[in-house]
Amino acid sequence: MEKRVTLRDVAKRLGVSTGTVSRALQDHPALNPITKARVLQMANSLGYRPNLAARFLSSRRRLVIGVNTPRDPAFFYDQVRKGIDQESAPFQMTGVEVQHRMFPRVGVGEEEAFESALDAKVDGLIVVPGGSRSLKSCIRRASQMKIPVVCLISDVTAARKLVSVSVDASASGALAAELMGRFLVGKGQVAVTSGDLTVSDHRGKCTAFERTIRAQFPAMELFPPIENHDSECEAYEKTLRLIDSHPDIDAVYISTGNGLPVLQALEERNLFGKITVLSTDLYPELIEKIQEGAVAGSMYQRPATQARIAFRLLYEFLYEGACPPARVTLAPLLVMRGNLNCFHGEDPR
Amino acid sequence: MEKRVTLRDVAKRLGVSTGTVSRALQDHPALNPITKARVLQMANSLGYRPNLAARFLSSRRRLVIGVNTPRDPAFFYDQVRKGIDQESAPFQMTGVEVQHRMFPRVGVGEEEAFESALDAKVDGLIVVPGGSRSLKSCIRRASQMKIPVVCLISDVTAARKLVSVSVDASASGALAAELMGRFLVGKGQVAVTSGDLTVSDHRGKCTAFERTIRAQFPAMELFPPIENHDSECEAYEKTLRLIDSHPDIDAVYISTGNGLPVLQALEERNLFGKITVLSTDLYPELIEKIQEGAVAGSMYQRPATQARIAFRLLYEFLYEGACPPARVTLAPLLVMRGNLNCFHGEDPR
DNA sequence: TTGAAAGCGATACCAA
DNA sequence: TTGGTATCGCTTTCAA
Repeated sequence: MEKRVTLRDVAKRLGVSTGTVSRALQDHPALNPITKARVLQMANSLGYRPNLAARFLSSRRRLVIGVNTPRDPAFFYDQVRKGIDQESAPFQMTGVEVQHRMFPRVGVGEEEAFESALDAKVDGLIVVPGGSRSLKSCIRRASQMKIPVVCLISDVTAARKLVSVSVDASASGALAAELMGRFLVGKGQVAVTSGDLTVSDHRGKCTAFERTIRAQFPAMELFPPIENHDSECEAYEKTLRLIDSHPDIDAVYISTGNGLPVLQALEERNLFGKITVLSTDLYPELIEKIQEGAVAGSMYQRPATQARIAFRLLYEFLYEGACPPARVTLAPLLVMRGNLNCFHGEDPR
Repeated sequence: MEKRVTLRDVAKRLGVSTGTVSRALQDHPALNPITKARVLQMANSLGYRPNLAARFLSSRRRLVIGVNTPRDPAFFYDQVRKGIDQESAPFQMTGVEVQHRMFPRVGVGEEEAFESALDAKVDGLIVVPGGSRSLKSCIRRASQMKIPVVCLISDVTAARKLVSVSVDASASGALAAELMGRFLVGKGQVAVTSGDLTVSDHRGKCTAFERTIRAQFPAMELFPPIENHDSECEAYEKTLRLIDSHPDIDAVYISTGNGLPVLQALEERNLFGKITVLSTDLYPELIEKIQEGAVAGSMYQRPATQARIAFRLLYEFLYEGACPPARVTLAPLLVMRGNLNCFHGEDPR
């Protein structure tokens, strides 16, 4: 039952005022460096920990965390936002304010949202980055302003962000491959659809899938990955072309979240039930297909969980100065018919 | 930028003191019901929300949360404790104190730990309950003392707990069945090992496994489940007897976390690589077997995540009066070779 | 049963 | 550069 060390205790021990201690603790410019050092050392040796509630109460200032997310697909990004809101709720008590900014789609309007957040003087920023070139310079500017940026869902390579949180692409692809190999008992023809192989996340899944198939199921035949470039049209057309030119195909691995046009093409040719389909992520149409048994399973990204982690890391950095690792990746969660109803269309963690 | 409604605002509007409003808000016994009603209504209509920081600051009460867990198997319960510690860390700053109490094993010494926690006047209690009869009466006494109890990992049915957090046993069994059925292409002989079918968690997995196999893979042959009753000896012996009497067996589903003796028996008879094995949970020896390809996969309970959720629900109940649902179940996470290295022996969420 | 007022632990302003 | 002190919103005695 030790009583907590307060700022007063530190002040008393040094014979200074609480104001001085407070200033020392928060790098106030007008303060003798020697005094500051003495205070810091004493605070440290007494094991002083600030009372965040008191700090929040007295300082009018709140900690503003900006969260920039695409509006659509809403089914996915609503979960991201919900994850942030749930994780941040208890921290409102210590003065955290979450400011959501939405932009139309991944990569569309993200710079404007970013600028808007910087203008609003957020203390930290969580963003779902798209491919736009200029985002990297946005992040650079934020870093110059000492505003930490957390990348969520996907990453901006080589940008000066605090941390990026995403699913382990490699594990996602490898798991899909392992399942596929076992489902097909190590033989058959498999196709892979992807988005854009220049995107590291997409490439990671394809590469891991291919590597795993070749290593563990060398008898299987693997077609070169189809790239959809996020175009529904392209996805649909290319899938049709693929299955028409390979009537003996046994399986398809849809390695990105927007596989709906692929599913439609497969349905069009009446292939459900005949071939084995593994997919990525979860959305209403896919849930239906899993329920019906048309799609064997899907590698779920757990958007809400990713968002929770992102918020938590940023909070801990801002409030406690805890530096996160450069990257945080989380395990994909296999969803099949058996565990589908754990997710009532939502990510419950 | 609307200013928040404070307790003072409510008091002023009614011409009463802040003390009265405060008392009304927290069900203080000595207060005229009429006054209380007036206050509550006014607070409501003004949209008053308490400032939790101020509340915590003025009531110098610390919130003590007791966490009672088995010491062994340490590999599993260390993760539970770590999950609690990580989730609670940011809340220590706002007055939450976590008190860990350990007892030797599930069901051994749990009452003593429970009593000790009650004696220490914890404000809330998270317990990993075992089968002991008397635990239910412990929980009843806690509920009389208005101390909320959260059951973690497994449940105590019909006890007056606040909430129980565990994995979705049904989903775990069904997922295993679905994988098994697909791996064996819908035919073959499958055995199931379990702990004790009177334990609802164990029964849930077996039942779901059986139901799913029968529904989706009717051509498969399913042996009656083997019960080990948590005895290594029994598990080992019974497994040997099983495989010796059924030399054509194709697969084994180990539906509980302590499957090591079963694995040893399978190894003894040199069956790895010949039969398909699905397991439950994750421990060093099992990780090794998955790595080698001897075990196809395992349904991971995510102990640390469960613990995080348990803490969070209790915290929100104590601090904000948020009532959780009666049960929280989470989806099992399939671990195979492909995503094994996302878990460096730990539950990263 | 209610009101008045003293803190809770920090910040920030005004003097010195 | 530092000290003293009002203040943040609420809980909780102590009186009335």
